[in-house]
Amino acid sequence: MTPIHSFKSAAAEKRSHQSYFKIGLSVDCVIFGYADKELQVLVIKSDLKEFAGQWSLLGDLVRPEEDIDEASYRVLEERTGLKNVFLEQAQAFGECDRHPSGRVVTIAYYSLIDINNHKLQFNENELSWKPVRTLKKMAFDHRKILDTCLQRLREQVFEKPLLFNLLPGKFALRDLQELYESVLGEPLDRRNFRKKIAVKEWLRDTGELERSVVHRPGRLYSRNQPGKRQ
Amino acid sequence: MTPIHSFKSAAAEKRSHQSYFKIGLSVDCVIFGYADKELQVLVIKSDLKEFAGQWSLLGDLVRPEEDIDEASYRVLEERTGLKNVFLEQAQAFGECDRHPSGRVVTIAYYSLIDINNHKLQFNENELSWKPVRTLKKMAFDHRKILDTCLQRLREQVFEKPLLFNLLPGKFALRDLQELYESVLGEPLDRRNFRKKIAVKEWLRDTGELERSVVHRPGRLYSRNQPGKRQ
DNA sequence: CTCCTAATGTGTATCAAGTACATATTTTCA
DNA sequence: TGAAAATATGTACTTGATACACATTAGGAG
Repeated sequence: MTPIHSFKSAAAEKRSHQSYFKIGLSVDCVIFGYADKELQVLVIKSDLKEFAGQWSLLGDLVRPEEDIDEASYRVLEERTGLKNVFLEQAQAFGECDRHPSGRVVTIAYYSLIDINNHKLQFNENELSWKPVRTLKKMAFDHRKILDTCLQRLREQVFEKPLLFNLLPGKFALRDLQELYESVLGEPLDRRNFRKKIAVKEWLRDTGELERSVVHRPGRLYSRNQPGKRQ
Repeated sequence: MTPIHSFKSAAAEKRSHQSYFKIGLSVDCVIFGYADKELQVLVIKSDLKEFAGQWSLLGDLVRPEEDIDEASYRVLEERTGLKNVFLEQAQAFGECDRHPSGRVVTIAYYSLIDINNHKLQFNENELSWKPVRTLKKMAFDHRKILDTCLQRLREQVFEKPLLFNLLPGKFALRDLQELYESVLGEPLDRRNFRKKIAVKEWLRDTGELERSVVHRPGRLYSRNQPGKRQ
């Protein structure tokens, strides 16, 4: 055993490299979106024959010269063109057999973007949005990673104004509540929801009203601190 | 760029290994203990000249054939002889320059053990317990890792019965409260503390009383579900 | 033996946050 | 003009957190 914190010589270091530096390190991004009143996630078709026809998350190996956080931002930007959005580390997944091509430990990140407001670069193999609900089986352990990130997201939605990233600039409270319900997977009481949101001061009343609705229109709001990375 | 999820041939895989599999992967364990009414952490003197005289956490490179969780249990067992204790992943740390000997990404775990009830194998370089409070500067980014784990611990202590791992089998409520105060870094109201703990049913009244105290002795309790890994 | 000391052990009033729930209002459409 | 379908809003209740005071018990000193 060569404890990593006690490299003593270049030789020992080299030995250690030979025997231990055989583990690949990747990041996988769980990129949430919202469409058709459902929570969506950005996925691509897996190229591995082991997972033929299955969907996988967006991921890539971490480069030797980049921080892991940088790697996650790079993956997100390469696939979506987006920069400067909320992106948070969730957890590392490191079971030996999680990748059929070899030993790869992955670090999961999650992010939220407005599907309609950003043209994605759909130049990859069948890059597409899929409802989280419909993804039963995914490549690798990606369903587990997705579940972990979704759970983390659920813990955060009333702490930080994350979900506003999924909505267009102006939205009615009804839209916001439906989004929360989609993410949390349970119905919410309208009056209590409004109270809960109101005290956080995340909203700014635009003074405008909904249009083209077949009933009394609701007020349109925007998020209070636009542009903040949060 | 060779996306990891689309290895197509052995050749591509090999190329990828050559260019990317140069990142070392380690686990670091933040092992908390409790002595002298202070929260302690298990550390060793760093062997690196860059960090001469500084303390570092217990860590090791992950072996190619072990899960990362297994690696953390192995490190804990090798250094303390302990098996089957609570050990939880906190976060990955992957800045490029965090290790002076090369690129090493580390995954931090934390654990809690009863210092007095377990003979540690102090065969390493100056393996020792240090009060968290007194560790100003540590080797690598280990002070940051320690802070992250401590914060995570603070979030958990009223959710899960973690702190009982730091105490002997029988203890008075006063002891428990002092421990909570050490971990949280703030004083707690005795009556409210007792109520908060009481509703959780974590305690079992042993029927015994403190001895050798110079005042009215308190009842001794033990944790309700002994042996559970939690 | 008695008193003093220093802790244990307990209950209540208050405040904040969450939950359950009903009615009046506004717009569109027929 | 009236019916439909949604918006907008307030109040009672419960739960959890907080602030706070007094009686009780054992040891030790005299």
